[in-house]
Amino acid sequence: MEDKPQAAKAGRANASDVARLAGVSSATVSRTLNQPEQVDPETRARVQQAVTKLRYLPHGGARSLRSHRTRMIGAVVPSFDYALYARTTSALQRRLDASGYSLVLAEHHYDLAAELRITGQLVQHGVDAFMFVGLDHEPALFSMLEDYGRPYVLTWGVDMGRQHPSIGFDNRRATCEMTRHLLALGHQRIGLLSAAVEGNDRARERGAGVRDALAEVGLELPPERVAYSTIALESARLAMARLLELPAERRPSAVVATNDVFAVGAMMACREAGIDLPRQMSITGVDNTDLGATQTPGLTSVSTPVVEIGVAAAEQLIARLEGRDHVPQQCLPFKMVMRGSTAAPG
Amino acid sequence: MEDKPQAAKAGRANASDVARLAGVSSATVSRTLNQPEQVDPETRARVQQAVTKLRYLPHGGARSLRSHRTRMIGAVVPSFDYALYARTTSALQRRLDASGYSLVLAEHHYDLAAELRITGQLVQHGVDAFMFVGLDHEPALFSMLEDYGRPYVLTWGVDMGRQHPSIGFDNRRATCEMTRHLLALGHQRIGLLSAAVEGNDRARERGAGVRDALAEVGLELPPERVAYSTIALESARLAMARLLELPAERRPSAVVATNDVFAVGAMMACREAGIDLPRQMSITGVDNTDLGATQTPGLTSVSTPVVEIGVAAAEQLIARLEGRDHVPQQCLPFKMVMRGSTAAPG
DNA sequence: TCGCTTGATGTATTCGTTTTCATCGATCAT
DNA sequence: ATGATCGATGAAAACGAATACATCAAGCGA
Repeated sequence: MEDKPQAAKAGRANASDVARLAGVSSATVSRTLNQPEQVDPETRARVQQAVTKLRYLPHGGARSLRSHRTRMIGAVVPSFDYALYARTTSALQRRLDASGYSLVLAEHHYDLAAELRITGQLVQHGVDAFMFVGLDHEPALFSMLEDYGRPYVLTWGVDMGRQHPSIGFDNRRATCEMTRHLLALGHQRIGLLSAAVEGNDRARERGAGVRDALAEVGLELPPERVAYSTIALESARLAMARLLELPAERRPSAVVATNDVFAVGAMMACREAGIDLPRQMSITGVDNTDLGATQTPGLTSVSTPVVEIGVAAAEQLIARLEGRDHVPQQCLPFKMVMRGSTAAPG
Repeated sequence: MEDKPQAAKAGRANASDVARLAGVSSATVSRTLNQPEQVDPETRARVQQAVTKLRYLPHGGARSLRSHRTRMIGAVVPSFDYALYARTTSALQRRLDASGYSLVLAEHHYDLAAELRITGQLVQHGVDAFMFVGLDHEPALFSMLEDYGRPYVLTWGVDMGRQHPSIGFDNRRATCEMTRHLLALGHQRIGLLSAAVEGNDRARERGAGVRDALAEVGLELPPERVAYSTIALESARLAMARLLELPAERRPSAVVATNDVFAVGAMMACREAGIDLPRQMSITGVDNTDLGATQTPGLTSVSTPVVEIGVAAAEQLIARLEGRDHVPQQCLPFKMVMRGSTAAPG
């Protein structure tokens, strides 16, 4: 109705503009937004009105400069392109959103130096706290987070040394139980399809689990029955093809893959080689993804607590930022999911 | 070797600390970091040394407050948990990283109001430019971006009206060609498995493509042969099961799904109902994901330019931020990928 | 040799919040 | 009635980097 003095003024309105329109000081505007209970309900309403009228969004930079907080939380994952991390970060984001935090996501392509660099950028931008995947990281990463006072939590593994807060499950036991299952079915020659273990504690632990189970019955895992792959179907297919080249009496009758992508790649290799699943070859994965579940035959896998990890990580970080107490180490349960890709050797 | 006067001083060093250590003013520190060519090589080296020694990271908030730029670019996607968006954003991030920008990723769970809210948070945090998925968005989203002077690009579709910059492919033609293929195989009763079309231009266009192809040969798509699903295997399986309940003479002999997840869900429903693929039912998808490609039989699908979209979006946004010229509308090619899930009706 | 340009650097202001401290009525116990 | 307390608000000083402007030495042509 009335005058719109600077309606033409493009760009953002600031707190003073809002204050002027509401007939208060900028301090009151700030309080209305941050500690509403400290301001008179009537004034508060007037300020709110001015805020919506001017479409005011506080300047995050100025805010973080002054208050040293941004309410942004960073998740630094190896890759966006793996369904598991996606589901964890999705759960994380929902939980954060519910508490008024926002998520910032970044990936490092399984390169720990890149992880350090990218995390540095996020620290610069004022990200308050971090979630990382795995226990293996550059020492400089931890010292930077320490220096800049940024809380963090490692996920997908449990740090037995209790050096760092972590939320995950027992990767080693997961593949160990899977291997026991194969042994119980009567398999003697078991192969391993793994990611490179350097800088990847999950892969290392999962490989160790296989060796544990074999050792329990006095067996070993000879190097020729281990193949390494990068996280892509095609790479896994090729790795499995190499295992299939072994002479029949040394070739594994079952293969434990350290994740579902590898396992499905292995299935592709078997189909190509005319090897019947599960009669001539049993295959198991880890993570219980849709990709594995929908194969023919369905992939036996380990269902990992992907959503729970995300939620627990969010809750721990929020608790720490808000000074509440929390459980620094959490080891969550996993579950074996048996499907048609495993059977007694033919 | 020598003294470390404030070694104990925790937290971040600021530009003045660096300046003091290097024996220059804070202005020179700033210049060294932002316009290195303007500062004497010798001084520059001394400053660089001080920067590394103090592990100095510029305060992004202060920087954005003063310069109105953060070198952060936001990608706002429907969901992290769909492989396609993951691959696009992954490509985007690599391209941005190469030009010194960092990516901030957020999801809105197919809720346009949430998208607006989340984008507002990112604008607050100073994100310089945005990539969105799809052409359908809240009008308030565009006016906010306009008000705050933030460039953006829409992806996965091409805005024919040229209202907004966009980079994508012709969704309508993709499913149209797929449907023509099914018609050519001899199918007469073709079904559609789609996402809800409200606020989802991709789903709308893809449905329209099916109708286009049918209209070309004088056929229609009766409502009973259309099923809607949310983007999850289980939901798609149920939707397909409903189509299968139709009496034999009205039941489709082929189903076009608007994405691979729906198509695989449909395959699950067929397996369950004992329907043989492709003899009794042909199924096609869109996106050509690993999930579809590894099914038995393999899923016939449309290979969409996922990586190219991400790269082109990054390049356009960078060009605009840096004042270079660019192509606002880009329609990229797609490719049909024929596999075993389609055949002539049995 | 003088004035002028050029290149390198310092000084001081600015960005928009949050927050401390001060102020000013009003309420309350004495 | 009076001093103390309290609740609501404003004034002003930070926060840390970028940048317009000032300064100063060196190099140059006349």
